[in-house]
Amino acid sequence: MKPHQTNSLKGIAKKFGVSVSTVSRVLSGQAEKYRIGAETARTIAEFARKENFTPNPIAKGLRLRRTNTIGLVIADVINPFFAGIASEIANATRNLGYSLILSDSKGDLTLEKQAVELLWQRQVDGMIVCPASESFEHLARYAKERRALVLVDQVSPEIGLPYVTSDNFAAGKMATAHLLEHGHKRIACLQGRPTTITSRLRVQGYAAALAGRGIAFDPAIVVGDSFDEQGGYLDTKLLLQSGRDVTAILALSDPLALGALRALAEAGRRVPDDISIVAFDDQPYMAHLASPLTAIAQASLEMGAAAVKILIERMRAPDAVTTGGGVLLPVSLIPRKSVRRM
Amino acid sequence: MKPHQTNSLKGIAKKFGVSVSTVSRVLSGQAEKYRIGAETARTIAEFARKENFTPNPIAKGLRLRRTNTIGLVIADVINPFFAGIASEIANATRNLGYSLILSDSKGDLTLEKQAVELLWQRQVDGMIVCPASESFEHLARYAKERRALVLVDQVSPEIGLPYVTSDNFAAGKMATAHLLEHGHKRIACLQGRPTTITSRLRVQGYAAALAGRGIAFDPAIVVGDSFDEQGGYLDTKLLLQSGRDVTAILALSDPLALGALRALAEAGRRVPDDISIVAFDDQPYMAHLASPLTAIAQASLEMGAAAVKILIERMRAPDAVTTGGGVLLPVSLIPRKSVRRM
DNA sequence: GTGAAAGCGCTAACAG
DNA sequence: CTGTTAGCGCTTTCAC
Repeated sequence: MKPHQTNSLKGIAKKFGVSVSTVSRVLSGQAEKYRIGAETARTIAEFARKENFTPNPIAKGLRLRRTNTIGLVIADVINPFFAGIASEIANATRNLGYSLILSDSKGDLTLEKQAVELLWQRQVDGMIVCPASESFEHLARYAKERRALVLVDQVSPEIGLPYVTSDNFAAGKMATAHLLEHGHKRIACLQGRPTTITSRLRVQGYAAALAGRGIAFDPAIVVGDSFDEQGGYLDTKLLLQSGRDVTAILALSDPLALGALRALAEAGRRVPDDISIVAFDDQPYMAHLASPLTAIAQASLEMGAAAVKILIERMRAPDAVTTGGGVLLPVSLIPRKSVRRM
Repeated sequence: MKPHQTNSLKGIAKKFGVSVSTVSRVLSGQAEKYRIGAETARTIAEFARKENFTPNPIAKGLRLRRTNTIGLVIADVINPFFAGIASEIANATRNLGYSLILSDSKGDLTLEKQAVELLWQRQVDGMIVCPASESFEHLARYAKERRALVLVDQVSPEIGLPYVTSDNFAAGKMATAHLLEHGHKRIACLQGRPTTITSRLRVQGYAAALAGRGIAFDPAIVVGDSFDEQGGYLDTKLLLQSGRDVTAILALSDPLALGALRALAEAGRRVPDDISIVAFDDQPYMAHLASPLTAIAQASLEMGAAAVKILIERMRAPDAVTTGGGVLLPVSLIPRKSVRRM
């Protein structure tokens, strides 16, 4: 006598001499709703637990048009800031019973578009994306289609999609104000990629802080076009060679700050004695640097958590009006030893 | 006149007055195999491209029992080492046309088991896991079932599953030898979680290097039970207070090294003047620390790449004998300024 | 060269 | 209280 296959509802149904629907009902917790015999229900439920059986999610997804799956498109998982977001999103979604399909866009718009397309094709129930650039047009249509989609970090309030990001304007302003309060007047800014919203807003904050003190914005000392260490190194070197008399540097990313530190060291300039630094994206190691860096901390974990929260709301209320409202997370300045009082 | 639905084979078939099978054949590149009319084929293919149509992967998965999906269970994405692995795996799988389902086990065995279970249930075609601990029993059964599964980082050659990891024994030995060559004799080891294979092997390497010089292994200076910063801080503090006369510390993770640095700074001990350090897991910031840290670098990207390569092979040859062979990646020592010659 | 039909595993409307 | 049935969207065998 051959044992029944028990890897499907059908198999189990056969084994217990009931119909597929009965098994389906029991396993989806609808036993009492359909008033299935207590005995039958118990037997089946127990068996399923023992055998670790769960209805095939693929078949379920096909039937229900709901896959219990969430997509995440992230710019660069290897970057600690994004890793934090991803980590939190992974944990939050897991706790809610969703699986997470991850796609790393490498900060490339084309890859990002493809990833988003592919994820919808895969029928994810919802999606979180950390856009790579200022282009949101390819995402805007999903606002109209009322898809559950939330944007993180690089966002635009205008396209009608819910979002969560840091208050980048306030961050730029706060960092600059801190420098200003310490008597600095010539503050260079390593801006990262200027075609990103975050960079743009932080630079605006920087300009606003300057303006508040009646200091002219000097484009010659707002430099750079990438967020990486090499960029920070090169641009700082150039800055130094140009002979511009800056007394402080505001670095819009931590690799940028590291690069600046390298260029400074090579030039024999000490921090904070010769030059002060405020860096973006506080990292665990910053306290341990030769000159512990004063930094702006973003709440990356909260960012992930908030994104999931909003996404879930949207998924639960598919027909609610997509207000497109967003969350602006506060940032904080962690004072350490890289800013000298002039 | 209402437009045809074109989001399924059926819709397209209707639109062009052909059968579903014809459309399916065209879109799966089997047009010529079935000798479908060149004209028909072209029209359909073109339309699909224009409309960006792709056969529903869920339905396809159900039918084909193949989801074009790979699972990744990682211990902790927020850790740069794992982030590197994950990043590379994400890129490699994407390039091969697979989607990646990510699960973060937080280094917890129970979560890891659940994640693995869930992923198989979700019918992933293959899976990569970075085990959280020394327990591999729950994975061993998949070796017998001939599933496409490869282990990364914490691995065991014995369970018959293919794996890729660093040569942790050599790494521990190399780091210790470096210290020994600089005249150190009392070398403490911050071992991280001793119940992990990586820790165990590195400590064995450490012991072997010591033995090679005829130095006794002193369990009193091999301490710790976690890989994080706090652990490094506390254990270093204890070590210092215990009055054991160590001249060097081997830290088996970078947070551990950072913690040690903090404890050392508090105690007014300078690196490398008063005490030398070699750290595991070279990180970009290490060169910029007050005392740039000499470190052991693991090839985390290569690790991810190798894992994908092996996985793909296994997936392509489902009936090949699972040799369970593995890849042992070499590590390298990056000398900087944290080791003093005695 | 093309179509009809079965079936992957599941849920839910409908029928008792 | 339980079963029968249709159908989610797809691929593939078989038939013509």
